[in-house]
Amino acid sequence: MPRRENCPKWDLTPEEAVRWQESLRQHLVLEDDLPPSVRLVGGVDSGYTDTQAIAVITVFVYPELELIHHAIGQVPVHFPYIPGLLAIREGPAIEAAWGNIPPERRPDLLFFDGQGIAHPRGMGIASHMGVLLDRPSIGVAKRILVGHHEPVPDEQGAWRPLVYRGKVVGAAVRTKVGVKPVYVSPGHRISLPTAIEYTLATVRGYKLPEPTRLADKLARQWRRKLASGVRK
DNA sequence: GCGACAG
DNA sequence: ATCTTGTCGC
Repeated sequence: MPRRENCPKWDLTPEEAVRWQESLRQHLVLEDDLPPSVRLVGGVDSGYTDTQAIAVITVFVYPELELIHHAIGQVPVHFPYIPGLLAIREGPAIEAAWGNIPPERRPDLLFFDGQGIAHPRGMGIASHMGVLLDRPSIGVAKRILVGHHEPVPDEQGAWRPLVYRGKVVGAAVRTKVGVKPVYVSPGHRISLPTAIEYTLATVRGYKLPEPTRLADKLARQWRRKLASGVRK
């Protein structure tokens, strides 16, 4: 596990990472603070090879949902997967991808594959990166990290509160009939009702919102290129 | 001490 | 996340 000596920002021990999250939490905004009319929405997803972390950020025009751009970030893996510290593992590659998007094409709203505030310290990857990139963000996870919920009716758009320590931190949302719900939670600069609205507004026949679904697909493609002998 | 545990 | 073919079901 190479130490990132030239980048103290991400070169942390798990204990230091926890303290960083606790301090970043002070900057979290859980009220709607989005542009009057959101025109660009993005999706973030990561993939890995033995040594490399790859992040892809897609950019879609909203509400038409047409893919107009995507950027890739690739850096050496520097941190293991530890539940609750996902942002430390994926952050560097995501920042690299973000830096590769022309400023004028940077999304007004970002969807992440993982939790927002539905996290032990209220700082899942969507919240963490939302604060660092200073963008409204939403966490859409395929599985629960923390919290519980009542059964969700098997109807498109049905949802139930996700409760953790007596607080509503997100929602289990049925984005597709006959498929397990996804777990939506506010990342940064957005409320839960609005996060649910945008999630349902970007779903097109699949379980995941289009921005993250496409980012996942592109990350897989790029990983195969690396695995099949292309160095870069 | 025993489970739970995003990607 | 990743390793991987066929297979059940709509």
